[in-house]
Amino acid sequence: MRSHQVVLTWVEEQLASGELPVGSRLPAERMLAERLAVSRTSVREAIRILEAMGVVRSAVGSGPEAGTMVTADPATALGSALRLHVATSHLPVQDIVATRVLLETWAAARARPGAPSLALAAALLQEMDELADHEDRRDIDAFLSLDARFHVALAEAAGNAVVSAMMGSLRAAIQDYAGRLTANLPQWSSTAARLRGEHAAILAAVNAGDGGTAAALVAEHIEGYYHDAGLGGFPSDDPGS
Amino acid sequence: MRSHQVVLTWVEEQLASGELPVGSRLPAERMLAERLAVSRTSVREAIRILEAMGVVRSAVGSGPEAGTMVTADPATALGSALRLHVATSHLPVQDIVATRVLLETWAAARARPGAPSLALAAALLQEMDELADHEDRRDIDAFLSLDARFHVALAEAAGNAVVSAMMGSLRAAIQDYAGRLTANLPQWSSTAARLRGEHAAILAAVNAGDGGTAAALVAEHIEGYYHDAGLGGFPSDDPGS
DNA sequence: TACTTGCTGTGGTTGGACCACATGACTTAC
DNA sequence: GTAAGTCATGTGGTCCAACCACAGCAAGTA
Repeated sequence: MRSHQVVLTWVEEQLASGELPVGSRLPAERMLAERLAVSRTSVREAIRILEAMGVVRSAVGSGPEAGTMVTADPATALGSALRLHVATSHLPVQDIVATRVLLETWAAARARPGAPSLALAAALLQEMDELADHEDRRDIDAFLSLDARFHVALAEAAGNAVVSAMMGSLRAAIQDYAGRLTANLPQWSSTAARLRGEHAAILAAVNAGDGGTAAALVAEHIEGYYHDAGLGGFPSDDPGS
Repeated sequence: MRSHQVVLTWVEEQLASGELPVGSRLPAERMLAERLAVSRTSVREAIRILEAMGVVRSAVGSGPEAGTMVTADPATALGSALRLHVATSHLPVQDIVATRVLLETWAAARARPGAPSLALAAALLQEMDELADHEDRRDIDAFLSLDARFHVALAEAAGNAVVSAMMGSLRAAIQDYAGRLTANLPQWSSTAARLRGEHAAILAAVNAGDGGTAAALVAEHIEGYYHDAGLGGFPSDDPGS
């Protein structure tokens, strides 16, 4: 077993046994190295991995906020992994879109009207309204960033941590392909106007507790953008049976 | 920007531009350190992260198989991240089961009868047949390992790389909870017999091109095991609308 | 009381050294 | 000429010692 894996194993055991709860602090790197009889270098390699996984967060300095703390951020972890694999072109955009539709329709159908993330979603829509008339690159990117966050917030309302994490991991990839596809759109402002209308309708349906309608609207919304950009014809996504 | 992030950024750019295709070799750690003007330690931290993400694979020695090669293994990446977060108890088993049902019913409905992974699935079922009569811990674990792999192979038959990666990432978690739940089962051998029958029926439906039936059988199969272990009543998973 | 100063402990980074390993070229013995 | 053994080379794996930047805290000072 490689040296840094000793550290990973130890941390995982501590996490599983509850001796290292979320919010607590890991021993200092030098102490951990001594306790596990490995070099500080190996401890640091393990911490880097845990950091990339969204399990810990490191901060320099002293005091209660410094050191390496246990966090719980599955989304960023999966997100960077996914982003890297998209970079290798082994994860086609078409598959990302299909997966979005799958996850988001499911979530929309099960979103709980009172969920806190819906308030966030509403706030994001308001911010998008203020950006809708702008055509320059910067504002378009800002709009799409809010758009992606809206969809993640919507998915979170279903209350499934795993689905939320997966949607969060798709956020960067979604924002990326959405941005690249704007080049294919005839006119951004008209598309933006349509998107805003669809967003409002989706949120309204969810708030009204009409999951079926919300799911259908979400599917239309996502596929509509993809088709408008001239990339139609991905596998059907009607629910099985 | 921290030193190892310089390396990560560089690698990601090379991946995105195609100058570092899957299967190629990264420059040696010492050379990369010199080229990017960082220490070898920082290069190694970045490579550790990429390795954990399933983007590269390191091997010692010399020759064409040695060095750090670019791979494409999204599943293990997401898998270890997921496993760690399950360890922190921030990803409830119930949510994993619900997500499984979501992904697997979708995949079963869209599985292509001729897909190569279905042959693997069939082979796995045969192996499981040989283990079905054994009651000892070792063989039960082996059975469950094959079981999890069967489900991943089945999901791959849908041909969506993102869904396949997500199912692959769930494999370790699935195997883990399935193993822990065996303690709640009245008699393993009868459960194993039922599971084997259901597996065969699912595979037959998929091979016959009957996606709707396959999806329904998969949902029953997964939820049945969960319920048998005395953990019933997770949110309904009938498709929206 | 309020400010300044320095101490302490944290992660961040570096260079160097050595090890284990796998390969391939070279040397040697037959 | 062939076969076996040997060594050089280059790779990642590990460790160490040192230094830096940073944030907080405590002691000293006005």
